[in-house]
Amino acid sequence: MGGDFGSYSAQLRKGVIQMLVLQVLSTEPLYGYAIVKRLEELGEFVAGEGTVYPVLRRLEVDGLLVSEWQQPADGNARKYYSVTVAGAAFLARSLEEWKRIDSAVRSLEGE
Amino acid sequence: MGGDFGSYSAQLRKGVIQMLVLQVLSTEPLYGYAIVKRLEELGEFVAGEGTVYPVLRRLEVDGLLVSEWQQPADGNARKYYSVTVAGAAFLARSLEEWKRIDSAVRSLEGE
DNA sequence: CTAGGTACCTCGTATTGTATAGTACCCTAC
DNA sequence: GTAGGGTACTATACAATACGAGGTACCTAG
Repeated sequence: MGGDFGSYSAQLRKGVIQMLVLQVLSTEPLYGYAIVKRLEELGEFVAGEGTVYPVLRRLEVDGLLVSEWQQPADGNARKYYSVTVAGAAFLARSLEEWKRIDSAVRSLEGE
Repeated sequence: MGGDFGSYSAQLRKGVIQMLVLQVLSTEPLYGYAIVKRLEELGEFVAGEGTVYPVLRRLEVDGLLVSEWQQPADGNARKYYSVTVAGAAFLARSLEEWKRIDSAVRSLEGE
């Protein structure tokens, strides 16, 4: 490592991407490509396709998301994802855990 | 996974432990065992010896910490760790990154 | 017909958290 | 004097994830 902050930043994001994807989808169902674009707009928080698509698959396998193919009049077929009841519960627990960790981090600041 | 929140929680902590260790040490030099105890008191944020010692080693290899053996009058030898200049800079960048991610997480909440 | 945007998927690699087990020292109590 | 518990560090093996890079296919604009 040394000056390579990028690889550390990746570690800091572990698990967060899943939470963000669930959060984005809890507002409205979206398809993978749109989620990637959405996350890109979300501050400097970037998560490419190579990150998002595997996450979507895992979340679906775990029963936290369900997917549905839709064919628009023109353009490529889109796979829309929606949050399940289990997914919503999981998101709530994740946010609690996140805040707990955050309070631990901030409690040490400027000590 | 499924109901196994523990393994997810572990992912959410990736990278955070390093940041917390650096934060704790930026106040005063401490030895490994004391750091473990300190983190245990820090809310419900638990990181056992099996987690902390490898982290200390990695941080030292990366030049973010330096260690020094000290032999107390009674008891076991203790390895004290201090934050280097590079470590302090690294900690600062980590905190920035942490806050950036946190703002992304919170900005989506209750949308 | 070529370029570029849309939309999806997969593979390989590197990094890290954690349990488990092992070593060794000291002190107290019985 | 010895059994137990607390202190203190180390090594090994495993599972999970982020990300880049590469691949397929469709549509529109010039």
